[in-house]
Amino acid sequence: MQTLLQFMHSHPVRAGPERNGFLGVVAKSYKPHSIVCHQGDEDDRLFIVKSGWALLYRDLPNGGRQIVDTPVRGDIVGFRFVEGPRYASLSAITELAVFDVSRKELTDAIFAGGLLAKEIACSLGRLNAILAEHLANIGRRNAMTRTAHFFLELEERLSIAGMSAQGRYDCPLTQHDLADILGLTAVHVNRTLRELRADDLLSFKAGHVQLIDRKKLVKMAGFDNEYLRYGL
Amino acid sequence: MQTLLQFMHSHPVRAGPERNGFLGVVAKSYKPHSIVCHQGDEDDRLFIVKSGWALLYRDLPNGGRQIVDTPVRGDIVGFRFVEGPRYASLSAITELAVFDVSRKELTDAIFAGGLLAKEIACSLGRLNAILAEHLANIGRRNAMTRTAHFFLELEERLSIAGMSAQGRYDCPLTQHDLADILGLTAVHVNRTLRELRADDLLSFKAGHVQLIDRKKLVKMAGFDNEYLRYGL
DNA sequence: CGATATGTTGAATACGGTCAAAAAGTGTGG
DNA sequence: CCACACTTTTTGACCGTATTCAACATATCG
Repeated sequence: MQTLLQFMHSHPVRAGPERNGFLGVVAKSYKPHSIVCHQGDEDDRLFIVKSGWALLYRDLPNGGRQIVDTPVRGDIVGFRFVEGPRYASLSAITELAVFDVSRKELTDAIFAGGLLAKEIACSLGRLNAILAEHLANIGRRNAMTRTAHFFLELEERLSIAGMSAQGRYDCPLTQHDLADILGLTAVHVNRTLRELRADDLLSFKAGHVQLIDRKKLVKMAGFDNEYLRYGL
Repeated sequence: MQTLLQFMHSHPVRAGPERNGFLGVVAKSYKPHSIVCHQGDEDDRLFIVKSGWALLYRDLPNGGRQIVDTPVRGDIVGFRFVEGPRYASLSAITELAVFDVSRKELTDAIFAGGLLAKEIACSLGRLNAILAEHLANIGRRNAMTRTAHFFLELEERLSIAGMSAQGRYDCPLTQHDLADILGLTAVHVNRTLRELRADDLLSFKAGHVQLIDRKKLVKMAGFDNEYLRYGL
């Protein structure tokens, strides 16, 4: 499913700053805690994640922040079809490697069809489903089940990217990040994590997640991984 | 932007039940309060809304429901790239006219490229942005501003479809529907609407919305319509 | 007209937020 | 290696928004 990355790798890409070759792609790398692009920018680029952790988020006028997605290896970030100000910001949490793609050239490539058009459409459909499930999560689950659902989704996505095994994976998010993902406060996230740990369901300590009782978690969160594979 | 509909109209479509001609498209019509397709179905179709109101929603194991989108004229509903069980249900609120499209034939058409591939990618990108903004809305706004934001978004989308003018439009949603859109309870939606009316901000009565003080609404909700035109 | 869905209101409750302070962890430079 | 600054985590007390439960009013529709 993450053939988008394979596709990129199988085409000529220049590592330097010159924007030429296939799709005007440039391989780039960002330092931890740096901002890749900012909401409102008009740079007309988009990204495909090669490795590392990133946050796609939206800053709200009232000072709040909503994290929209935590893209993983192979995910396309910031796709749009037309020129215009960027809707969301992307920040690197860890060292982050991406393909930096020209929006215009990519949309032209979609017009040309072929495997690339397929991969893009597939990714976009999948992202739609993920965002829809996030909506259901925030809108209709309480703090416990909401948090559980998030870590289950994360495990599934990381597994596909080969970054999780036996219900264990590294996760460099802070509790504050988590709060902005889940629509809670950092304080309440802390209490919720404590409770999940106390109930022997999952532990999140020092950047490491362990799903202790995956079965119970799946049941209480009503987690159904199908949306991650398909689309709306 | 809603050239997808124009595109469909400019190609041969049969009105009868036979699935043939361009993309295997069939024009269909649904009665008010009927269910167009149900979460879990494996029918491998998708829809493009021609007219009428519909709800795209997800039923949760705990009995809850989260409405993911209220598609309007020209919107594509239920897109996915691969076969598999449907993620969400679609129900008609009013009489609903749609193009019923074969998923397989549509994805093949994307492979072929051209204007259609562009329109699909554009629609998907736009839906991504809409869902992301819904996330921010539910996750980081209180009942008042959340409700205000929804009605502002709806006005904007209906305007584009020519179904709203001077801050007035018809909206057949019940307060219960509204609750499932906004991640609130019907009771609280009722109180919130009362307050919005009392403050001379907006009124929602008998299926009719009036944005009384649009300027104030935009300010308090931090509404920025740009996401509706572009993508993430 | 009666049945059912939708809207409205009140009172009590609970879940998560706010404020504040301290503890633990992390990184930097002297 | 330690001192210092800063971020992140943790906990307590209190508060407020939204939920729950229940009753009644009002539309809507066959």
